[in-house]
Amino acid sequence: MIDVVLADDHPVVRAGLRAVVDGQPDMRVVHETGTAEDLLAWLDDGGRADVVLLDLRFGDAGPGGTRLGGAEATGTVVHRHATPVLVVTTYGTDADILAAVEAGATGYLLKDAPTEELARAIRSAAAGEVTLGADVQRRLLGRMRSPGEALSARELEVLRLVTAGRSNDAIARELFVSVATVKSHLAHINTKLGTQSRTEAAAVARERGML
Amino acid sequence: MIDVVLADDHPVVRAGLRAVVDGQPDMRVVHETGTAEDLLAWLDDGGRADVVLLDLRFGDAGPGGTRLGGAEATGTVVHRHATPVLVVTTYGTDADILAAVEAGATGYLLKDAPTEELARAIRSAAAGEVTLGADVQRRLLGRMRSPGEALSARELEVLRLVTAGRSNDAIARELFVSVATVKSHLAHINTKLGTQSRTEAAAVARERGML
DNA sequence: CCCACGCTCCACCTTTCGGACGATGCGCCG
DNA sequence: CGGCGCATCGTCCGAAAGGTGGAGCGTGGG
Repeated sequence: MIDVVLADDHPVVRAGLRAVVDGQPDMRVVHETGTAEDLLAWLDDGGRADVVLLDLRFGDAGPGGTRLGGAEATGTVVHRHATPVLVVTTYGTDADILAAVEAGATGYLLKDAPTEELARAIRSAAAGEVTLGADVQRRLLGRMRSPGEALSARELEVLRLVTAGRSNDAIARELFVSVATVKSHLAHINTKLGTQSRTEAAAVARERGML
Repeated sequence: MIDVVLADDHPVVRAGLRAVVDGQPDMRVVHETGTAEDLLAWLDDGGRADVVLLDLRFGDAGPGGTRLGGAEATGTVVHRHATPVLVVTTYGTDADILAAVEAGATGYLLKDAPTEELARAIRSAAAGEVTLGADVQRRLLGRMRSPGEALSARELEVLRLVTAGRSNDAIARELFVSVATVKSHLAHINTKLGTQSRTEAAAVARERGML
C-alpha cells in the first residue's frame, strides 16, 4: 500500500487527486494540506509517506506576502525527509520544471495528464524511479538544444525591469547606475538569450519563466 | 436534485469537481467531458442539465490547432440551451472574466475557492442567480475605475506581435503594411492604454490578459 | 446628402535604443 | 600572481522607435 500526501492549495484539485488515489487499490491518502508550511510541519511531526504530490505553485499570490515556494518545499521534503516528491502543476514554464528537477523532484506532471498516467507516475515515484511527462521531456530537450547561459543577478534585475516596460533611463535611475551600464547589461542579456532587442528579450524571459 | 455537467480538459480537476458535487446531497453529475465540442454535442443530443461547470481555458494549446474556446462554448450553451454556466478556472485575467461575463456566464469562480463556496455557487447558478467570487468582483471594480478604451482588431494584432518581441519592421512585413503604419497603430495603442513605450504596452497587455 | 467619427494608411522630425569599441576596479580560483 | 567573470562607466554612430500631422475611406446619424 502506497501512502500518499497531497499538497495543493486548490481544494478542488486536492479533491481530484484524492479521487484518483482512492480509485487505485494499491494506494491511499494519508494526509492532505493546502500550505507548504503545514506539509513540512506534518512531516517533522513524524508523518510518514511514500510519495508527496505537490503543486509547484504553492504560495503564489498569498495574502500574507510571499510564503514558502513549491521548489523550496520540494527540496526540503526530499533532502530532510528522504521522501519522493511528484510535482503536479497546471502551467509549467521551463524555469518551473527546471526548478523542480533541480530541487530533487522525482517526477513532474501537468494537471491535464490522464488519471492512468498519474497513477503510474505515483507508483514509479514510490519505487524511487524518475518519471517525467512526455510534455515535460520535450521541454527539457528544447532547453538542452539552446542552453542559454545563465544571467547574472544584476542582469536578471535589469531584465525584470525591462519586462515591466521601463526605459533604459528609468532603469538607470531605479538602480542608481548610469544609462551606459544599463545598456551594457542589456547587451549582455541579448547575447546570452540570443535576442535582438529589449522586447524580444522580454518575450523570451516570459516564455522561459525567468521572472 | 441539481443535475450538473462537468466540462474541463484536466482529468484531475474533473475528478475534483465530481468529488465536490457528489459530496453534496442535493446534486449529482450527469455528464462529464473534456472538450467543448463534446459538451455541445451532448446538449444537442438531448442532454439536460441544471448547471454546466466549465473551464474557460478550454482548448488552450490543443494538439490539433485552435479548438473551440471556453467563452464561445459558454455563449452557445447559455443562448442555445438556456442552461446556466458556472465558469471555474485557475488563473483568471481581467479579459478572461470579462469574456465569460459577456458571453453570459452565470457565475465565475477560481479553482482555489473552498468547496463550500463552490457548492453554494452551483446552487445559486441552478436557481438562475448570478454569483461572482469576491476576488472576481474586486477585479471587475478595478477595471471600471480605469476603463481603458477598447483596441481595434488591427491594433490588437499589432500588440500581439509587439508582445512576441517583434520589431516594427518585422511587424510591417508580417502584416504587409509600411513601418509608418505600424508605428501609427502603436501610437494609438499607447494612447489608449496610457503607456509610454512598446515594452510598457506589452507589460500592460499581459497584465490585463489582452492576448 | 453630407458630415463626423473611427480605422487604416503614410511622411517628416526628434528621441531613444542598440552595437562596437574601450576602460576601470573587484572578487575568485588555480 | 595572473587570468577570468562581473559590474561599472564612457564615446561614437547607425538603426529603431516615438511624436506630430495629415490623407483616404467606409459606417452611421442628423
